[in-house]
Amino acid sequence: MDRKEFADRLLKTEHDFEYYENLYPERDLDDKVIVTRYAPSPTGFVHLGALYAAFIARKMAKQTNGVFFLRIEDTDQKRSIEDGVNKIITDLANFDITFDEGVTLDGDKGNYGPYTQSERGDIYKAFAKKLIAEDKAYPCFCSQESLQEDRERQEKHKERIGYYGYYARCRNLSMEEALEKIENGEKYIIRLKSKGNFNHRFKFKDEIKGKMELPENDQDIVIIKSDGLPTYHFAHAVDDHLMRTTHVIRGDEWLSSIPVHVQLFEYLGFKVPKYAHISPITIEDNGTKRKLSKRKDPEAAISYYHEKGIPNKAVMLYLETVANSNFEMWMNQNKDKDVDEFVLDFKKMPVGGSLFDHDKLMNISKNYISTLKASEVYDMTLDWALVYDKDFASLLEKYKEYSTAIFNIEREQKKPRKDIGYFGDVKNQIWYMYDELFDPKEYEWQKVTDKKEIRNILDVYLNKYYNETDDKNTWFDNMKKAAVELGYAGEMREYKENPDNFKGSIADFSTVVRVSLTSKSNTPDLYEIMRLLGKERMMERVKAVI
RNA sequence: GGCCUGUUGGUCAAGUGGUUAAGAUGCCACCCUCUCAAGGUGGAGUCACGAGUUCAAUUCUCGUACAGGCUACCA
Repeated sequence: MDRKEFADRLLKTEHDFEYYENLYPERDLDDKVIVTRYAPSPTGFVHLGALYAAFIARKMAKQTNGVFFLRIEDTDQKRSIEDGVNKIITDLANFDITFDEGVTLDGDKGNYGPYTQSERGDIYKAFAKKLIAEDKAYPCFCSQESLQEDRERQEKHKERIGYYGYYARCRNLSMEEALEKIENGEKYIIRLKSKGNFNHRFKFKDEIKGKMELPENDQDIVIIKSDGLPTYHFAHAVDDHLMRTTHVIRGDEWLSSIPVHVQLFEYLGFKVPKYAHISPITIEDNGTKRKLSKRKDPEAAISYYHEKGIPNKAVMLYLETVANSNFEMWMNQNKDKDVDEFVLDFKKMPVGGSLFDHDKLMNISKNYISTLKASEVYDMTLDWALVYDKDFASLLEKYKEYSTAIFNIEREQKKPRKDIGYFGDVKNQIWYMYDELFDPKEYEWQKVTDKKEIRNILDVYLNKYYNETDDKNTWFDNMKKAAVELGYAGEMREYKENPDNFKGSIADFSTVVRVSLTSKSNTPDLYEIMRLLGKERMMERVKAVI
């Protein structure tokens, strides 16, 4: 019996590997063009780190007019959830992560599919057969129990753990012995027959991490599991070869699998792609850094940002600064340019992990929101409120013009207000502008607290000096006049020079008006607020104070 | 345990065999100002440690410590 026959007995396939090699020809692309992918398990959950990796991969491909495709890695059924793929696609689309090729909401797109691993069983088996025929792979009949025993023994003797050398028992089975076991109904998997030597090192260059030396792989790793599906390692090699991936961009937890992956590509006769291993986004936990964890850290889920009302765009800008820290500087120097013009560089990506910086995200978000038009802020706040604060949403809908005008205070100008960091905070900032919400528990009186004095200020100012039709300068001049009439300094300078000559300053005076109308000592421009409230509502609020 | 990777202000980081070691963010102060938010100016704060190479080391080499990742028929 020759090994080819042996391989046929072990794995049944419709086609052989040559068929598939021909089916997926090399892409006719320039050398510098990047073909890459995002390859999640269909868990339906998009981790911030995954979004980060997907963003980098997409941008790197786009920059070279390359190809970015989506492949679903569902070889482990335990990780799949219903509708998980669609969730991932729509979640990513919300962050402008779209694909040129691969799995879509309406099935596969592109000539290198299927793009879902569970639909590629025949392909993996065809290539596994090739390895078996070339004596580079073999069936293994070891039980989970005996593997476990080996591991315990290895641990006890302080040996390296794994299926290699002496412990790789099934690698020495003859074809006849193997077939006999199969006829007896013994279960088997397929393992790689590694000729690597752990004491030999080979040089490897990662696009991000740079040059390094790694030991050769000497483990007979599993390539086909007992369910007939490939392991990640084997599927990676076969898929990224047949899909003609030029750059494998993924998290750096894979870095230590490089010896296995390089070996797999070589044994299969494939050209090894370039690798870019992205360092993780970490978080501080009890004084140590660790990767953002889906279970422990709410920030790990992209839904977190949605809930808070942090714009997706701001999250992306933040991720881009993490990816290439010079991006921020570039943005400040090129305010008129589209951020897509910035060129990402593997070499500038962080090599260690980056701590998730909430302050920085907020700052970026605040700056981003400040560049939006009032109507955009209105739309985005409403979108948020529709999901997370229905009452507020109905107010926004009821008073659309009015609300937009509120958002327009000190906006749409050279140096716009920067007070909104996330839409979840908007209500806290402007609630007092809505009569339905205006029900102050306390007034934040500052210097002037005497009720009589307050009453006097309001009476004189509103009845004698306030005109609804005044422009801003006149309005302020009139307020100053009222202040002076009642013994307050009209100019801050005057007051600072001789504080004893006055009851207070124009600031103290205006604060009385501000607090009376809003209950808050800190608000945006008082003139705008008074204009928006209108005299009638102002008088009503004043009545409540007096 | 083994293998890999990393360590520059609180955080994100640029950078170099000789620099006053960028910048951002955060913090503090002051200025501006009707209060905020901004904006402006200034300030505090850093090359993990120990050897070696060198006239000179944050930078190169080795070691130590610490941190992270991997070490599955999971990805």
